[in-house]
Amino acid sequence: MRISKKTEYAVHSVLYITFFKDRTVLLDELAAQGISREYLAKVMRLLTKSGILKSSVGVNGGYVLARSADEITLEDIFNAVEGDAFYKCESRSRKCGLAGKCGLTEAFNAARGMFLGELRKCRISDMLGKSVSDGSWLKKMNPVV
Amino acid sequence: MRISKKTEYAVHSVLYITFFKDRTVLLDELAAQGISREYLAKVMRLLTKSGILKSSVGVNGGYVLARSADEITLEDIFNAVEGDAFYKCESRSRKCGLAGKCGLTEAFNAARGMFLGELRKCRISDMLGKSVSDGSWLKKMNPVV
DNA sequence: GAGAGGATACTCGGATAGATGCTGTCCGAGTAACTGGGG
DNA sequence: CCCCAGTTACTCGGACAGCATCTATCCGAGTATCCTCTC
Repeated sequence: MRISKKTEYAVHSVLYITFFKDRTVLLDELAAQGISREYLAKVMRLLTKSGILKSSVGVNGGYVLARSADEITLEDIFNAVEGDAFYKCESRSRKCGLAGKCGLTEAFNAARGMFLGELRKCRISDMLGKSVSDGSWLKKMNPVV
Repeated sequence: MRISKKTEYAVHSVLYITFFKDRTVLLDELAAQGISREYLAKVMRLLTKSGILKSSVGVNGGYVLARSADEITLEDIFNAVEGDAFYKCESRSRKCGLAGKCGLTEAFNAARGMFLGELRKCRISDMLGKSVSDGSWLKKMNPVV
């Protein structure tokens, strides 16, 4: 069980957009972190479709937060990017006599609930405030202003 | 993020071995649940190497529990099978200014801790007791006696 | 009856291959703002 | 001054390829027990 790079890309991009929340952010800016531009575009689309970001096409287009940074949690981003594929009992398609009665699905769902609950405590606003309060690295790599 | 079939195979096999804990269990018996025999053998080796099961080769060989069923939790099996690959921050290999300071690793580790903690509450003995108390399905599919 | 040696019944573990999902690339389509020319 | 068409600057989204991991298969090697033969 592992977390894909997509999630890291998504979180860092949302942090970036949050820091420059008074303007739209370009895909090229985000890709300048060292992420494949076209691949990142797909990740951004996931975030847009799930209502975390708003995008606008055309000149002066780009991305902005769809809601306040303290209303966005790691859980939101995780769900948007990783989807909800997790565990599906396959015992029925085998000759397994347990046939879903072993309680494994319930146990894993409970554990997943605890996992998501912990992520829900992490607000993007807090993450930005803690780690990059002055935003020096962001300003340095910002090609626009 | 998804849980592999290996874990399901492992849990069901450990449940089976627990039910017949007064004798050794053959790989063929376990594979009779509808699992590829050779693939299951690799999963069993993971469980053996991590000290959940004991195996013996040769005639009358097979698998038995290495310790009491109430000292084996889902967390033990999960760790044995899924390993500990989970999340590794890649930002240093990119041009990312955060360079591991964004707190994402800490957040995911905390969430993983909660996940494992929930699995730790699940003892194999409880799972067997709850779901298959009479063991009818096990007796039915048991080719030995 | 006892010991030796072969047969048997198992797991171990490496090599291999197909399936699936992750990661990354390419490119045309669509859309909105800007620009410049003609009325 | 205004409108319209063309240009420009973006995102959208499908198609595709490379790669890692999961899943499965095959098979020889190793090992412990059992059986049989011989003395």
